[in-house]
Amino acid sequence: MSRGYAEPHLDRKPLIALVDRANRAMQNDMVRRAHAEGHTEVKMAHNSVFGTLHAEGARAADMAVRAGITRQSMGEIIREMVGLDLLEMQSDPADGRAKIVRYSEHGLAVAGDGFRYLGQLERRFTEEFGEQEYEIARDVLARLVDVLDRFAAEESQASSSVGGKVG
Amino acid sequence: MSRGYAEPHLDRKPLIALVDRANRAMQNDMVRRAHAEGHTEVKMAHNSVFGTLHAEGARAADMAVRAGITRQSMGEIIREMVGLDLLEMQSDPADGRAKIVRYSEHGLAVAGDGFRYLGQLERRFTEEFGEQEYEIARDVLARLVDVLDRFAAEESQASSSVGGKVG
DNA sequence: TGATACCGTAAGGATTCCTGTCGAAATATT
DNA sequence: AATATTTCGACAGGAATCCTTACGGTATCA
Repeated sequence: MSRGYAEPHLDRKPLIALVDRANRAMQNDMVRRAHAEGHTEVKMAHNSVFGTLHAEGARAADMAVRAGITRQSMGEIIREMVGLDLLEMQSDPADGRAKIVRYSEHGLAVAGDGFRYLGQLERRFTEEFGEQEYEIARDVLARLVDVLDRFAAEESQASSSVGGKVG
Repeated sequence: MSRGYAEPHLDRKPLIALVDRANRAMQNDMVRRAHAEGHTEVKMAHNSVFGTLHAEGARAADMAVRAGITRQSMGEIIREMVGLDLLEMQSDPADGRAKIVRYSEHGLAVAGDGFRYLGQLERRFTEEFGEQEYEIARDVLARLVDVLDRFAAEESQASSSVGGKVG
């Protein structure tokens, strides 16, 4: 950069724009697909559950951390999905505070359809980009989060409480 | 998958979860950084402007398409940023309907700081991941959007008007 | 055993983005 | 040339998503 100010967006699209754009496209595509398959009760926000809840069940607080949203937001989404018969909750026998979130039978079917579709997408992507490239992209995204979370942790340690997303 | 239903999230984290997580991390990091540099008027939503407006100026409608949001949403964000002295608008002499969006002097400074920070991040990423890997990840993200947009176009062509995000 | 931290939850609000619509201007159609 | 269609930015209203603050119950640690 030889100018006084780095000229915005002169060289190439900033990474954040690429990620944001891809995110919107995927969110919309997944919901569109779920609706097309008859699961019209599925909403955008449910993706942060489908993306963080495995078949064995999990705690809401852990899911919130994995999704990068607050415990309260995750709890609200989960309660809604329980009402839609997508999830079930039961108290954790090992921890009186916690509850275990699981897919209901119907929810497991919906999630199954969604993951099957993701599998198709993934195959299409690996054809289009090459398997190695696709894996590298996944790895970069995952490690990117680690780096940024490290930044956030360092900074919310320096000042009192600025960036806390987890509560 | 040898089971009746693909078990959700058994093999590995779905791509949509990775992208969504990375997106939240970056959005938060950029705003946090802008605030730390004294630009406390910068909001999350402004990222879709900083990511789609280059130094030469652009039309709101084009920026909306690039950001993947509606013309109306982009217009609202732009108007807000004009009020914050981050952007300026002038009617397009070549097209009576259109207006050209540009950075104000102050906005150019803010954007410059943001892009400089992005440059630092990028350098840190390329150190951490390797330059090739980083470039591959960028390429995959960009082409991923193309594929998904093609899907959306095909589907909103088949039915009457389901998925239109731009119109 | 008291202090501290963590669980899910509640309540209220800020933010972001959408749908539907409009008048004006450009473009396509006949 | 006259009309129809599309595209532009804007306005109005609202849906959806997520946050902040705060609470009672439970686990854990000093």
